[in-house]
Amino acid sequence: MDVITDPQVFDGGYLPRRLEHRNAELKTLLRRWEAVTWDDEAEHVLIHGPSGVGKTVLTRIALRRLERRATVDRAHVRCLGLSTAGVLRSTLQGLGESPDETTPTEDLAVQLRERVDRPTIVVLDEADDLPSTDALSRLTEIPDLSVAPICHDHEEFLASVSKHVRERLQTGQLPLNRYGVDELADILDARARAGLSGSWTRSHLEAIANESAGRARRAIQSLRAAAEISEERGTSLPDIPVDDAYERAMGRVRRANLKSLPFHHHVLYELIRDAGKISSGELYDRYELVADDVYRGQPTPPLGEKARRNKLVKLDEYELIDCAENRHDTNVVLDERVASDVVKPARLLAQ
DNA sequence: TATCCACCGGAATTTATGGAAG
DNA sequence: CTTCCATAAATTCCGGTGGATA
Repeated sequence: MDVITDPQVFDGGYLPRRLEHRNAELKTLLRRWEAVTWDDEAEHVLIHGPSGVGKTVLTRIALRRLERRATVDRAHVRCLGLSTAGVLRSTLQGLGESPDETTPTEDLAVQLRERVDRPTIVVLDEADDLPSTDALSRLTEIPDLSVAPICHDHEEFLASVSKHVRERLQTGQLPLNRYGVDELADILDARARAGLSGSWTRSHLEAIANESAGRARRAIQSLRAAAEISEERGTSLPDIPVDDAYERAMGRVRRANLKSLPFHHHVLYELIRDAGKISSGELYDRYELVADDVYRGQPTPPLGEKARRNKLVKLDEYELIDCAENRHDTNVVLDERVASDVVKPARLLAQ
């Protein structure tokens, strides 16, 4: 029998009907934004907190609420890896325009200014690197446009942003903290009711919650993994070890992360995975050794040393490796069971 | 504990790529 | 088709860093 009756409930984009244990935050956010429903400008908001505590969902639910009252012009932009032009372009796309790949930054800013003819909310998700671009300056100087950057470390964020932007953002901060075990268990209970059949117990949900370090995303993915394991083994859900579920959930995230990366990252990842742990110098040598073979027939040539270092940082961000901090440190694979399906490990080993 | 030096990471520069215009 | 001009990605350059070595 299917334990999972509605897989959508465990998708990243799933929006629960109601948001558990975030009432105060939701209220605050709605108050900052609600002016748009009577055609006034919304306030800027800086949303911050650890990953997986509901920052993105909060903005989505708040916007959904506002849209029930009035038509709202808004965009949700995933900023990770985007340049100034990239952010402006994505914002325009979110507002229904379609600027092409090579329109100059200046032109994009002008287009955006023309497009924003009434109060507009722009959520800037994954905004941690945004201060290194001047997208925030460009956006905040547009009349009627309110930004809502979402980041992890607000102090670091505000410190590296221009004075003009800082003045606008620091009064409107909205922190989200980790959930308590009880609160997480409530969240899991709601998901279980919506997406699972069969039985689960409060104590089982609490056990999963306890492993999740206060992060709802982890907890939810662990619950989903537990349900899958339960289907495969034919064991009832509460009998699935929490460790197994957590392992599987992490593995899935890592595999998805790796899959989303280009060829170069796969080559480096497989070299590190093959070694388990490896110094930067050794990694450099091995790459040189296999590069000609591995890249034969590839559209892109092997990378130089600096570019490789940048790829390692990305692999680190994606929780696939621990990247070396200095020249005596080592690069370590985090889960050697997570393999690339693009680069064959055997080809790397055959010198 | 002083010196060494391979490697890190930011900045400047070059190369690749793709629409737009002639 | 060629030229132009934009971004994005890669390379080059270089000062700083911190564990290793004596």
